[in-house]
Amino acid sequence: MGSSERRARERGTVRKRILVAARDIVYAEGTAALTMRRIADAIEYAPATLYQYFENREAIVRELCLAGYGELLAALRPALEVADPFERLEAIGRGYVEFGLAHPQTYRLVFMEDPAITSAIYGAGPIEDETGAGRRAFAAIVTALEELRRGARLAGDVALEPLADAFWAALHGVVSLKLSCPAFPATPPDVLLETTLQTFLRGLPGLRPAFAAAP
Amino acid sequence: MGSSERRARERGTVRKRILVAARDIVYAEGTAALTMRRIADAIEYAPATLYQYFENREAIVRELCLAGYGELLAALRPALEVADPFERLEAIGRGYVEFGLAHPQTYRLVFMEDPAITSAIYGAGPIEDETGAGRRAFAAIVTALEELRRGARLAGDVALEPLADAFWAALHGVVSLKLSCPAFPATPPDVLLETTLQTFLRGLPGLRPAFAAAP
DNA sequence: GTCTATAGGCTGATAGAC
DNA sequence: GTCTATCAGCCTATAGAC
Repeated sequence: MGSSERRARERGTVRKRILVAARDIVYAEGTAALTMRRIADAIEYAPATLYQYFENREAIVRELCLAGYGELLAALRPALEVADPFERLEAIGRGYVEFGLAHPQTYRLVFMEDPAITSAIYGAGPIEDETGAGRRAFAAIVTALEELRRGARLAGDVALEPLADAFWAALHGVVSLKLSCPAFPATPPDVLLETTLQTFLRGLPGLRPAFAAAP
Repeated sequence: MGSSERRARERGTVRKRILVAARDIVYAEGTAALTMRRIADAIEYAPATLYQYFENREAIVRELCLAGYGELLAALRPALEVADPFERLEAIGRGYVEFGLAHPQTYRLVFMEDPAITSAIYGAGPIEDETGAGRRAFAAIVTALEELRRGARLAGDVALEPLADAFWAALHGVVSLKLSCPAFPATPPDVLLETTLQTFLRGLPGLRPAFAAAP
């Protein structure tokens, strides 16, 4: 077994090297620049060898995507431990947007590239599964809203899941718009983030609602 | 001149046919599927001929992108004419999201594909320019907010542009998340839209703010 | 203006030697 | 396991005949 163990370890090592090289390319130049040849060049192997470790290019992308999602979850972990649910929502929002802007290519890969892969993160597996990772993060938002409601700080009759979805969508909007349209007007990212958070959570500042609208 | 006129008309016609064929391909299969060969096939011309009408593939994409943006602006026109500024914001939000979900490939092309092109829409040109189209739409949101403020329905000391940016980002988030992640949990598009609008504009329903948070 | 033909490049993936 | 060699395909863009 000495030798088969060693083989297994090396196999794992090469596999890892492939993934690291692939990730570096995606970080630097985006998913479109990721080709089998370039990965092979980077690790000084022949292109054909990669197929010993991955079925095809897509299998590599899929694995990178899942790893990227794991990084996002890890980045959010401190936020999930904030005690007060309202502050927790703010912390999740900040953590999410900061991660997206700090790792644009990772964010693109995970959320903006291939709908099939992005959807797979929300796959049908149980919530503890790797494939349930997306739903697990989502559940944390719902939980925070639930705690708000239990504390009677939120209307009791409101549906929480659409609210959590909308919260997530707003955060995704901030990140993806900044990534897709760097020239997006004036507002610097941190101001945009805070404005989104405060407006979303508290509404337009000082708004007097629609009853004043009648002519 | 009869003949040069006719030539000019035909040239315009072929140009148009190229754009229509290109748009159809993008609609059906996305920008990645758009190749010179496929356009040529569709209009039954040789690939080389396309280069008489467009400098290269990118020029075609750029033109499609601008046209797509024009379609979005046209779709928003009715919303811009709503008298009450608060209701106008709601109408803009609904028009925007409905357009994005109804024309996913167009929306992808305009806002999610090539940052260079998307940014070009926000280009440095004057606001009346084609290149200022993006800013023109954005200005409509700012105007609505200004009217709200003038009517003392919004706090007087708040910066409007970050607010307008955040509003747009939230709308973009709804559309792009639905496009990138069709499996995005439960909430159907129209509920997500309304939840986003109402939460963004009015804040979390029944929220009692942070003072209640102290242990 | 439109064509044929082609240059010159890239890609993913496989067969078979070692 | 790793290699070389290669298949089979795609792409943009251009030269030059008609």
